[in-house]
Amino acid sequence: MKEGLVNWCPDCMTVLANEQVVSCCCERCDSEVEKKELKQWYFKITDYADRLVDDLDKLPGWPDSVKTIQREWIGRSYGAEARFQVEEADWSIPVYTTRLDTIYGVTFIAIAPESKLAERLNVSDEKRTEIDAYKSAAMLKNDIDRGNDTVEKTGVFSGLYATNPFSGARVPIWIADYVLAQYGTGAVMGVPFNDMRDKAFAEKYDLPIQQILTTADGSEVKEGEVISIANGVTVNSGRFSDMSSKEAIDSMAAFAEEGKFGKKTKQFKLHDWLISRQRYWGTPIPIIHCDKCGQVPVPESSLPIELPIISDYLPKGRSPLADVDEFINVKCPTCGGDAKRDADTMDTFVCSSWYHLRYADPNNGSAPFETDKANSWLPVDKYIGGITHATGHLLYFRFITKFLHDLKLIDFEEPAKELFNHGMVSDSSGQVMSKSRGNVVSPIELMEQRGVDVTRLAMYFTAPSDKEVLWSDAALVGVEKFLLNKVIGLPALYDASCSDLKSHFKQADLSSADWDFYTVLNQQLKRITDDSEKLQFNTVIAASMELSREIERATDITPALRNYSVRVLIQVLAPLIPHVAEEIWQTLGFKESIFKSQWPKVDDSALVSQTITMAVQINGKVRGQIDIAPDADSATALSAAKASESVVRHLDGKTVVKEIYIPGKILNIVVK
RNA sequence: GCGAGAAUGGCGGAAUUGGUAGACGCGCUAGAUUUAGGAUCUAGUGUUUCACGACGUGGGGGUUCAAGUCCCCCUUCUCGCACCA
Repeated sequence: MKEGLVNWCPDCMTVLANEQVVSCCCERCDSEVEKKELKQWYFKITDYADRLVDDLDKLPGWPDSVKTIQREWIGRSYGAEARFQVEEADWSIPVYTTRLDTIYGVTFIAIAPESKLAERLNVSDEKRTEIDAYKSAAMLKNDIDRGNDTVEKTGVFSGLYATNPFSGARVPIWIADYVLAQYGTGAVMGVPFNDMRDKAFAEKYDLPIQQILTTADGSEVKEGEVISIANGVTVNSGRFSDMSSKEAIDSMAAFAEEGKFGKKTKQFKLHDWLISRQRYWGTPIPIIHCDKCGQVPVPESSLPIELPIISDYLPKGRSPLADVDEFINVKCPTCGGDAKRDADTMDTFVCSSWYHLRYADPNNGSAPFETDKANSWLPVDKYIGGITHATGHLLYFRFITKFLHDLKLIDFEEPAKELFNHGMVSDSSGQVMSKSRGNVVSPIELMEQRGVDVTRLAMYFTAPSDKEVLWSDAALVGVEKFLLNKVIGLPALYDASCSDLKSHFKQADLSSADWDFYTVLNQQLKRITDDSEKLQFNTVIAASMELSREIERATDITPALRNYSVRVLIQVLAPLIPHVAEEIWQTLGFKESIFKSQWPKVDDSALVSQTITMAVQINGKVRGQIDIAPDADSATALSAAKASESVVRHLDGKTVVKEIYIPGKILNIVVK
C-alpha cells in the first residue's frame, strides 16, 4: 500500500490503473481522468519488468505487434544516474540520463513540480509561494496539454544552484512541468545542445547552450538535434573529450561510481499496478485494518471472502462495501479487538489473470486449483482475444503467471503459447461492439431472428478473423442460402443403403472420373484443414461452398465415395455450424455426436490432378491455354501450345528467343 | 513526432515458393419456373473497344521471361505510444 498521485475517474468514481487510462480518459466511460493523492494498494509488477520484456523473446506464437506494444509500454531504457550537489545544502539532486556523455553540456537542472525534490529545496518564502502556484497550475492541466511538445515550455527559477559533479560548473535549479515526476528521479539535467526540449526551455529563459558533441561521420551538427550514441564524439568535455559517445558513457560511469556521485542504472516506463477500486463488483481486498496491529491479512482459513449481497451498487466516491456495517466490522485476527475490513475491491483484471487455472480444477473446495492439474492442462495452447488488451489484461496475465510460478504453484512461466488477435465487430453505425460499451446487441437480435448457426457463419464469412468486421445484414444472405439450400439438403445426396464407410480410396479401384472427384475432394479438404488451423474461416466457408457444388454435380460416382464426401463436408462445417451439423449427422444415421468423430484425413496421394489447365504466355502475356499433365515435358507442352490458334497468331513472323517452361505452372515463349 | 499495419471490381473479400488477378459471397443483367410476388435454377458480370486488342491490384520508379507478391521513393487511412530525458 502506498500513497501517491493516482488516476481518478470522476464519473465511475473510482481510481484506475495506468493501463485503463486512454489518452487521458477513462477507458470505460471516456470521462477525463483527474489526479488525486490517495493511499491505495498496488501489485509490484515493476519487479517483473525485466522478465516481462525478456521473456517476450520466448513467445514465437505471439504476434509481433503485441510484443512490440508491450515492449514499448514497459519501456526499459539503460542509462545512468548522476548527483548534482545543491549549493549550501547537505543533499544532492539525482538525475537520470541515457546520455551521460553529454553531461559537460548541462546548463540547468529541471525538477518536476510534483516531485518530492521540489519540496525539499530550501527556497525563500517568496519563491515558495511562486513555486506552489506553479505546481497547482501544472496539476490542473491534463497530461495531453502538458505532454504536447508543441506547447511552450514553462518553468520557475528556484533561486538555487547545484554543482555539476564532472565539470564543477554552477548550474541553476529550475522547476519545470515538462519534467515528469513519475519517471526516473523526477529531475533532469538540461543539455540544450543535444535535446530539443532542453533547447526550447533554454531559449525561452535565456540559458546558455554549450556544445559537447560532434559527429563521427562528419554530418552537420545542429543545436538541439540529438546526435546518436553511435555517431557521437565528445568535445569540450574535460578529460573525457575526444571519445566516442559509447566510450565516454562507459568511462564517465566508472568515474562517477568511483567518486560515489553516480552509476549506471536502468529505467522503466511501467509503473506498479494500482489494484484498489471503489467498486462493488470485484474481489474484496483480504486485509483487515486494526488500530493496534495495523494491516493484518485475512487468515487463509477464512478465504475466499465473499461479497455481501447488497441492493445499492452505485458509486459514491468510496466503495459501496464501506457502508455495509456487518461486512466491514470484524475482529482483528491477531488481537481479537474491533477492526475493519478494507472496503475496496480489486481491479477485475486481477481475476482475469488467473481464472483459466480454475478451469483445470473447477470443483476444488479447498484451494483455487491443484498444482498437478494446472500443470497438466496448461499453459493455454491458443489464446484468442482482441489486441485492445495488449497493455492491459495480456500484461497482467503474464505477470500473475510468473508470480504464481515463483510461488511454485505452477511450473510454467507464460500463460499462453499462442496468441491470436481477432478483429473487432462494429455495428452498422461503425461503433465497435464491446462488453464494456454494452452495445453488443445486434448479434443477439440476429440470432433470435435467423438462428445462431447462420449468424456464426455470416460473421466468419464476412472477413478473415483477424480483421475488423463492419456488420451488415447483407452478409447474411449468401450464407443463409448456403445453409438452407445446400447444407440442409446434404442427407438427400447421401445413400443410406450403402453401408461402406470407407474414407480412403485407391486410384486402381476407381474410374478415372471418380479419381478426379476424389482428387478435388482431397484438394479442398487440404485447403479447409490448413485454413481452419489458421482460423481463416472465410476461405474455409468458400471452399466448403465449392465442395458442396462438386458433390451436387457428381451424380454418377460410386456411392461409397459420394457418401464419404458428404460426411467430410458436414464434419468440416461442424465447428462453424454446430447445431445444424449435429442434426444432419444424426439424420445420416450416426448415433454418436459428430464432435466425437475424427477430423477427416487428407489423402496425400490424391492431391495432384491428372490434368491441369496451364496458361501459355507470349512475352509474358497470356495468349492461350492448354490442358496438360502437371508433369508433362516441355516438348509436349510446346506442341500442345502450338495447337492453339491465338498462340500461333502471336508467334507468326516472330523469332523465338527463349522458352520458359515450369511444369505445373507456366509456359512462356519469348519472341522478337 | 516515434513505432506497427493496411490500400485489389459497385460492395465484403480470394490469390503456397513471383507463374492465367478478381476464388467464394453480395449486388446487378438476362433467361427458366411460378396465376403473381417471394423462393429456386441456368448463364453472364474489372474497365474500354463493333472486333483484334489495349489497359487494370493507392501513385511514381526499378529488378525479372514473368510482379498484387521482391527493392527504392511518395500519398492516404487505421492502430499503438506520445516531453520517458
